[in-house]
Amino acid sequence: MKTEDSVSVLSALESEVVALFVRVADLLNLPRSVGELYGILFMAESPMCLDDLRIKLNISKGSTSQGLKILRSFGAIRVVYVPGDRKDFYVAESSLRKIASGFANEQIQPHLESGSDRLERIQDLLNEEADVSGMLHERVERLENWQKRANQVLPVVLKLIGGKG
Amino acid sequence: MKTEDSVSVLSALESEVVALFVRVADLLNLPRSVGELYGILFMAESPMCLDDLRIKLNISKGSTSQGLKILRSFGAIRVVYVPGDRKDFYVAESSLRKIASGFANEQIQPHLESGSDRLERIQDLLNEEADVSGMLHERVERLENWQKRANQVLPVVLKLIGGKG
DNA sequence: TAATCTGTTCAATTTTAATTGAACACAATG
DNA sequence: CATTGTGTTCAATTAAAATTGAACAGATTA
Repeated sequence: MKTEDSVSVLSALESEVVALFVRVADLLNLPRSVGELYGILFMAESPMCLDDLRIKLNISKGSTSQGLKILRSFGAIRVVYVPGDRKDFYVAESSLRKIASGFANEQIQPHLESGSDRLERIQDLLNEEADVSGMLHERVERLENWQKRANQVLPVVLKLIGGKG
Repeated sequence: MKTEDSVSVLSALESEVVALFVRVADLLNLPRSVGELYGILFMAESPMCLDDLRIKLNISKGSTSQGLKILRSFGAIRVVYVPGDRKDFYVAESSLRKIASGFANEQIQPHLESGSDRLERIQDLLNEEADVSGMLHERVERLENWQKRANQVLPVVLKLIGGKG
């Protein structure tokens, strides 16, 4: 069967919701297409496949595939198996707790960890050097303090966000 | 007196700290130059002026001016008055509480507000339309719930981060 | 096995964001 | 008032990121 690349028309409602999630994506350093895809899935009445989304948003297959991969990577969407169809169908995950913790684990945690590594390296440099002023020692100590606090924030945010569902 | 654009050499320690803040800047959606500037000021033994920073980092005057403007905008740096010198001198603000709340107010809050506006528009659209499924009503309700939680997070994060100083 | 369907990958392209550098504004100085 | 010092602005440029589209891989079907 030939795929129909029919003209895409988003309802005013869909457009607004998509625009909202595009904004969020931007805030989270994610590509625009990720926000668009999630916005459509969030308002979808039923599971959608890659081609449904590609056509609806009028974006390329590559972008769609990449965007869905990112959304899957932190659990913002789920794959739904539709019997008798070879395609993968997707629905938006509706638990903010799951999305937020997925995002935290996949997108934030690695940064915090590489930050810790770098901070260790900084400590080493500080100890190697002989003539380091007390002021610099203080600064690096402060850096460690900040790092410690940053590490404390994430779990609390997740607990706060994930209250009920 | 002629300005000397001497060759910039960052110590290994400075380089590492700058690299750390460049990473943070990237995480926060700020230009690289902002991370570089803050990194240098954070480790500086004494207040520095625009030209000091420009030369040390080997970046343009425009970039330096822009970067300092951004850092000032959320209170990550302070202007220090040096008597007898016409230049502006800067030091890194050392209170994480102040920096975080400045950042929250200047960079995050506006997004949350425009999000609220858009959500109101979405509600209006939902009410205008006659044949909207119950499912869509639920989705928009969930959106409002998410927004509400997002608004609750910020103050808690600030309180948590700003513990002592 | 060939033909088709589905999704992924990645080099080339397009788009977006950051940086540069020269022109400018303003203040202070001679 | 002309000159110098300081910092800002913004159009042009450069650099970085996202998107495209065609080639590809694997899975299914005939």
